[in-house]
Amino acid sequence: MIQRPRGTADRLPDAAAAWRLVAETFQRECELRGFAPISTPTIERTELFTRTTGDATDLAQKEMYTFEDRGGDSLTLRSEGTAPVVRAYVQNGLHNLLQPVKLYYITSIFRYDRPQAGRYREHHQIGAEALGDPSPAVDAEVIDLLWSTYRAMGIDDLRLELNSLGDPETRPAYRQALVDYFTPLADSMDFESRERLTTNPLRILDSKNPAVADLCEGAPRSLDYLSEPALDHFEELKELLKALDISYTINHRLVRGLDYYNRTVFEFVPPDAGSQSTVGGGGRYDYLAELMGADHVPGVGFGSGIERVLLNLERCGTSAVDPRSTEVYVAPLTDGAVADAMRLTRQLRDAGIAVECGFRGASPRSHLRRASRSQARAAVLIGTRESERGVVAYKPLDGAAQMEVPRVDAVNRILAVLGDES
RNA sequence: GUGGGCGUAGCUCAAUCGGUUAGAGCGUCUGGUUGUGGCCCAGAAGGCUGGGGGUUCAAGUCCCCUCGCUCACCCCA
Repeated sequence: MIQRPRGTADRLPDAAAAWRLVAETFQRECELRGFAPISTPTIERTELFTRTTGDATDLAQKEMYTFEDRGGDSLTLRSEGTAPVVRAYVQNGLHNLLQPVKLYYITSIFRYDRPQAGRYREHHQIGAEALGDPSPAVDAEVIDLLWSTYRAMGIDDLRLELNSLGDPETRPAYRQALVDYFTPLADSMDFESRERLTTNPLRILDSKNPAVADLCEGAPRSLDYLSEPALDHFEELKELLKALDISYTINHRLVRGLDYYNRTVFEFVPPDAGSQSTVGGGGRYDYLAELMGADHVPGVGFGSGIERVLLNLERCGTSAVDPRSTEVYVAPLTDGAVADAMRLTRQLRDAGIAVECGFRGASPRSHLRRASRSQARAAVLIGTRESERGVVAYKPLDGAAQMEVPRVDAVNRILAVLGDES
């Protein structure tokens, strides 16, 4: 049997309610803030990701689903949410809209990685980006959106971690400070971290290797290397979060996995931080547009993994209820009644009632069993006895008395009865 | 890419020391007098025991390979 590709998942109907809860909650919070939906292609030119994400990142080095199409172009499945949205902003001239342009998306993300708990090769993210405004209030707006979304779903114990990476001008100095600090300690560091000494020293900070983690305690802090404007930006953001009653902790080791961030970076993590702890995270990326050859476009945004949100939903005991869908089950008792059963089904649906129809003549017992299991509120039986007398039998499934209604008037009568009950 | 654990029916699991025709519960379908659901009862369908090779009189069981799942590392959401 052909099986689904590794690291992918079939989402079966019983998961629908929870997914709908996440999507609808997020959409509502977005609409409350004037964020508009955007969607971008599943495939992008490979350079979009390689040039923005950073060469030394794992994402660019080994996690991209890249292929050559028949025309010889190198394309990559969306490995990240932000760069495509920034590309779309630039390509479609959205700088002509009122700034900042506030966008949100619900989309799939592809990364070639060994699957494990909370990690897939195809996963889904809710995400938002606010483009065209450098002020810290926009950072606060975006953080507030994600924080409020979690809260609205009953996830209220995530810790917001915050840091600032400063601007490109000050990055080299900080980077050098880290190199100076870690180089003498290289012997007690793991291979990966030693590699990063030359490729990406910032990333040493979020190593989970205990020995390296200890060394990081004394490492230089990016906040100490911020320029005056970047420091002001960070201070203002903290003030705004305070005003919004959003508590946070400063995490000096928070650097995020993508290179394009500057100034604000943040993550939401659960209290019992396991290995796949980050539920959502993001930051400011004022220079991302330039990396793809566009003019300067300041921006800030986040992505949050839906599968991980679901994990936390469960942990916090939030349960999503399926709305009962089928209201009426129409049961033909003979094969000869199927046509009229389907016609009545159509008429009821046209009147806005959710109806399921039994597809072949069968005993009342058989049909009523199915009707019960379909969660319908009532069954309509059509047999020879009914057809001969021009009626149908209407049977509420809550134990109330069965009644006969004229076939010609069936839709109106059923509408009336259903209306009375609800 | 590296390491650990696990693969028996759609699901959750049995199957003695290697020994007959691989079982159960749940679920599915059908039936339980004449045209009436849930509960209950009965019956049926459903298995290349993940796949391949080996050892053996005999393999679900032991060995090797492989594939898959899973957990962790790396990294991320």
